[in-house]
Amino acid sequence: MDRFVAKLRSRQALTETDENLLREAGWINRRYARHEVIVRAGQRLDHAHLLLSGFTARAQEDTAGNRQIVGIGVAGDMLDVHGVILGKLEQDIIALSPCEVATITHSKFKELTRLSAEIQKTFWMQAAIEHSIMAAWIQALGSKRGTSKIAHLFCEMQLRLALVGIATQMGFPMPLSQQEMADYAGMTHVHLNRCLKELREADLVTFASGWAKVLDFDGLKRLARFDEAYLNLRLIED
Amino acid sequence: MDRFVAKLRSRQALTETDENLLREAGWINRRYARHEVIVRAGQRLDHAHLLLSGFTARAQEDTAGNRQIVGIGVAGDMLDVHGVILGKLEQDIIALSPCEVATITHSKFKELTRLSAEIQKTFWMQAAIEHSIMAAWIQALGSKRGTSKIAHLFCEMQLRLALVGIATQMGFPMPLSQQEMADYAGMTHVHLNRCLKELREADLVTFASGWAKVLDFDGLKRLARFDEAYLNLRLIED
DNA sequence: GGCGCGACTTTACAAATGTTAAGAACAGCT
DNA sequence: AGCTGTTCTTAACATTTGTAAAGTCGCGCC
Repeated sequence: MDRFVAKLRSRQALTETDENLLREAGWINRRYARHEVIVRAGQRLDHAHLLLSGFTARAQEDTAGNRQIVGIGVAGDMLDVHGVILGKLEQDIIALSPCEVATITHSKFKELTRLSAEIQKTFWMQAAIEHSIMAAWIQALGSKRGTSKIAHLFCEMQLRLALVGIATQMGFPMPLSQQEMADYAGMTHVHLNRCLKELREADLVTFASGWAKVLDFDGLKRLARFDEAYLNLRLIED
Repeated sequence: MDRFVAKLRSRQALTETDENLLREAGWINRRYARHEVIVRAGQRLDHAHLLLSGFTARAQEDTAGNRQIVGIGVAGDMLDVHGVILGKLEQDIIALSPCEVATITHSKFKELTRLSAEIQKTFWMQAAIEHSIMAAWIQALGSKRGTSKIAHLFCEMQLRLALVGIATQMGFPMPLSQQEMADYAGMTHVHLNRCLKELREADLVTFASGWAKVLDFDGLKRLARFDEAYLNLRLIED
């Protein structure tokens, strides 16, 4: 919970009253094991989910049953802001690692947004940033070839995880299998493996047994043609 | 304006009071020519934009200057809901055809959401559906090869344009050049042309001089492995 | 310590897509 | 109607990515 509040604070000033409102909102914590489904697509939703620790995937199946990961959630992310409006999600939310999740009822969620305009803004800012991340990923999928795409992914993870204090000098956890990473990058696991090898041999990144470390962030950014502005890492004035 | 209200009504019941609030909110209309920039990325925003007629692209450049289209707006779409929160957009919004746009100040926009919970919900529902569309497009870019991707695009356009009464028995306008379509689909215009040829020769779609017609919607859906649930075309209960 | 299973890696080959270039069709203008 | 620039179409060839298969590695379990 504190990590979440800290993350919010990094983008937007919150009053002490608001922070307390958030903390005391009656969150209920749950744990999920790797591969467990946290929210099922189409299922009627009456709770919102906040990821406290771990990694999640937002996965979507087409009519032939192929799974595509369309987004990755990290600690501090609200997993289903849009579910509050639509009453359901179009995608499954799946635990990629053991996860701690804090849930809150939609009615309590809506009450919070009614009580404080700042809190409401905070939630929708999460949605706006998720939108930016998806737009950047569409750009990556559409205009970058294999290795650059994966470089983009590492750049983004480095920054998103640093924001919540998870990425450090030692690198960061990245508990996706190569198959899962390939499902996100829209390539086969064979080709993903080729791309990882390239990054490794260029001394840009190490990635093994669920742990990643960026060795040369500038080089990685150059390869990915990466511009971090879309992550809105600084305070957002208004 | 009426088209917009009609579109909202198709997804959510609005009271007459709410409809009037919307209509009388002090919209200012503007016209843009093809290729004009409606909103520039990074620019400080104090108005929200509603597209009354025409087509827009949401385009993003990487650090090497390559343009990628990350979304397409059609009549009845709010173009920059997230701009109200962030005060700017991460992408340019560009007119793909002559466009009529209704603008409203952010402060008036926020006032509307304060006055009516239904109107607020309506705006955020737009954002939620845009999110679904982007997720579906990430899936298409990641897991469908050339021809299926383009088939997906035609399926989606057919349904989105039918919702606002633009797609009819006669087909629908689709004023993207092949280059622009390729920029959205993440392929070269040469390859896009190959894919269009395939769709044409399979008697699924005709597409020429800015006009498209779906000849065999079921066949197209099958090829694209398309499931329209994500567009939330029916009323959304709560 | 050996077994079994899943994840990672590599290879050879096939298919999809990009690159470059050129000609055809078309639209706007005079 | 003729000129001019853009968009569309096609071709030949290069590169990237997928497919199938097999070998390696690591790790939990007996």
